[in-house]
Amino acid sequence: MARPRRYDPDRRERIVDAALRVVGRDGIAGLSHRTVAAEADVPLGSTTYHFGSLDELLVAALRRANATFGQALRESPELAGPDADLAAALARIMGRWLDEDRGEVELAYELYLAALRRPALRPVAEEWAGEVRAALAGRTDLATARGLVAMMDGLCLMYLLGGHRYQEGYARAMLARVLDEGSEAPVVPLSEPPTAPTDT
Amino acid sequence: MARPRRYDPDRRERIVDAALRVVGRDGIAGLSHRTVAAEADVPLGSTTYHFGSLDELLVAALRRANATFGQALRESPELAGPDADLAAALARIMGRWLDEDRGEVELAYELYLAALRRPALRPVAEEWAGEVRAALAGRTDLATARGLVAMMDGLCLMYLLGGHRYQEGYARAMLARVLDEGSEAPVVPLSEPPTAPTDT
Amino acid sequence: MARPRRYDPDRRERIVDAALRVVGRDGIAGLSHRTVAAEADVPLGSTTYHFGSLDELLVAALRRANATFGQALRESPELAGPDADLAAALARIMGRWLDEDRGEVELAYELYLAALRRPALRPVAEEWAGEVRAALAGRTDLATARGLVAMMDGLCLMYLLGGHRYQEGYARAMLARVLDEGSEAPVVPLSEPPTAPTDT
Amino acid sequence: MARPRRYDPDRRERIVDAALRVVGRDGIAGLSHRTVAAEADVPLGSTTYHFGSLDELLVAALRRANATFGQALRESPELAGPDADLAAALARIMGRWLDEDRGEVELAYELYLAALRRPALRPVAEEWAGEVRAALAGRTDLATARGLVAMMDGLCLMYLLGGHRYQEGYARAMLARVLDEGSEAPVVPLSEPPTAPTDT
DNA sequence: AATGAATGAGCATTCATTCAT
DNA sequence: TATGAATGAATGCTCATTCAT
Repeated sequence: MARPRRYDPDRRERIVDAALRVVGRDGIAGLSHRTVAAEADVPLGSTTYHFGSLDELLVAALRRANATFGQALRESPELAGPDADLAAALARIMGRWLDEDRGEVELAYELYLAALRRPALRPVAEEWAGEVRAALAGRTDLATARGLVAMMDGLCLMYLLGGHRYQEGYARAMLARVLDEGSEAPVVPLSEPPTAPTDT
Repeated sequence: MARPRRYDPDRRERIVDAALRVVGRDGIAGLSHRTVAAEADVPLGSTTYHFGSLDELLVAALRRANATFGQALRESPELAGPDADLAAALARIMGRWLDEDRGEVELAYELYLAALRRPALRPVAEEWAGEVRAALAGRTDLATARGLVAMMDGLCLMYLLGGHRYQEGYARAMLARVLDEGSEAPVVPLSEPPTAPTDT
Repeated sequence: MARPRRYDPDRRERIVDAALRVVGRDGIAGLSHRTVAAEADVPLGSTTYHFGSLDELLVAALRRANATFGQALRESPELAGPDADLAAALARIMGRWLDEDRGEVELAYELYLAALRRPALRPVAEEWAGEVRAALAGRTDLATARGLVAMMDGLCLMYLLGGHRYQEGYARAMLARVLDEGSEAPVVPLSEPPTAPTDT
Repeated sequence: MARPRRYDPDRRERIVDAALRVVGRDGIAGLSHRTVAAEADVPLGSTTYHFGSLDELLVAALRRANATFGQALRESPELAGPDADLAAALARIMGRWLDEDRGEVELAYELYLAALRRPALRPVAEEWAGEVRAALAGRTDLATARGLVAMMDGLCLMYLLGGHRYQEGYARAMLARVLDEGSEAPVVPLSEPPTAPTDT
């Protein structure tokens, strides 16, 4: 309504914010130049001016979401103590996450979905897993860290899709099994994936 | 091309087949009445006649895919021997699957993730997990079976999205950890999820 | 659901009833073979079998509505006494009608609308006005009866469309003016309109 | 035909004009994005760009029609003289209107009646009645003005729907009765209806 | 006599993108 | 630089009617 806003720095940022809100509310399928322009209260042309394509805008939005989440994860109190029970800590974090920010979790896994078919999003999805691994750095070896990420992803999907309530005890038990290096040694020391160039 | 086909039983089946091909090729986002009508070589109106909505058609197609996959899994030779090494068997099956039918795997996980936003797909996604659990029935307890499914899902996503090659040894090791009941007992005996009525 | 109903007399009647319900609920625009078939719980083909076209079905439904309303009008207690105050009686009937059967009133005037553009409905609309005139027969001359009908139509539209509450006193006053033959004699004794052949 | 017309001011106006022609010719039911685009010789997308919905376009078109008619009414010579015979003047205007612009009259009443089911049209219908009342302002009290409008509406519908020729003498007589305040005083001084905000 | 299948036309609407200003 | 207008393709879906059974 307050239309005449010709000089507007951080308009770009506001568009990204709006895109994130739209995607969180309606899913990636709900993102369009129109919806984001309306949400950001900017003219339609402004979105195409600042972002060459929808994918470009989506990548920017998801990257911002990743950063926010990664920071929250790294700063979570459960991971602070150096000798914390890692399985218990992750199980508690997952529980809080599923409980409090379900929309955010859905967004994260919807990103996974989109990345399956849209190569431009692959690097962002990869960064996502990287955030988690980074938070585990030093607490366990890389192979185990990957296993933990896989288990967390699998459990999250199970809880997001099934009708169950989250059961922290169960999650802790499963993560603990993955952590138990004695049972079977990690056979292959995985190298980091080839980080593709990120934009478009 | 062969247009004058007024009498055509199993037209419905042919539409489902075509939908499955379209989704396998272009993803769920590529499915539309028009694309499926073209693929099945039927008039547009025919697809809307047989399926009241796209979701209905999609569910039918995915249900078919589930059944096919479930059968293949249950009949896979690796799971035949009663005392087989379960971790190794699953790792091999995953490998073969990722190698030979990558499109099918992508489809499966796209279904998983699409169900996040489209409630109509939830029951189908749930059936999907059920197929895997059914294949593991009797080989391990339910809690562990769920853990295995979660780990397999997580690993598949990792391989589908990242740039890695599949490493069977690594997968076997991680699955073996999940199987190692000694490390930590399954705390919560999970009940079956509320299985929604299946046919729409 | 109770599908196998091959022998079903008065199916035709049930279809007409269903059509009337549909039109009353969703308007004439909401009437289609599909909606009426669903409402009547009969197969789609049944509606086209019993009625050659939608117009034919619509005419049958509206004719039934007319008859019902006409009977109610003729039997209304306000018109029973031979020396009743006609203006007051009509005003009260209108009020009750607008109050209790607003849907029915809307239906009646929607018929007017449709008849403007669909000649097949003209005779039915004419019958409608005829019902009212018949109820007034003997109470006043034909010219005045027509004037009363016109005033009632105009007032009904005013109340249906405007935001006003119905004001019986005002309606009575206006109808009384129309009845006051002293003020200006009806100049032209109107003949009955040429009743067109009714079907199609 | 003259396709390459990228710069085209008053495109919006031309679309409204075309819509009015379409509605006048085929009725409100005949209005669609396609018909109006064809009539205006603009691409289909142009109509949806300028008007968010068909209702919005319809309202714009009808509003234009209202304004045109209101002006004609206010400027009609029959109403010019301050002490003119109001009943005779209105009867003559009605006659001319029904004779010369039958399409326009049909449109006006189709609007009235369409508003029954489409709330978006209600304010426009209300404005329509307001135009007539405005033309009578100062010539009679408000209650009588409303009665005149009701009678005119009822008579118009009668003539539009029935097979009669318009009979000016009869109309004059009936309107004169409504005007005859002596017969029964207007009981209720009607307030103006809640005039909805007009521009969408 | 009755009906499910079929169909081609049509519908409102959304869309990413281009372009003239 | 910024943006409203423009556009052609595509979307899901409804429809009256026809037709083979």
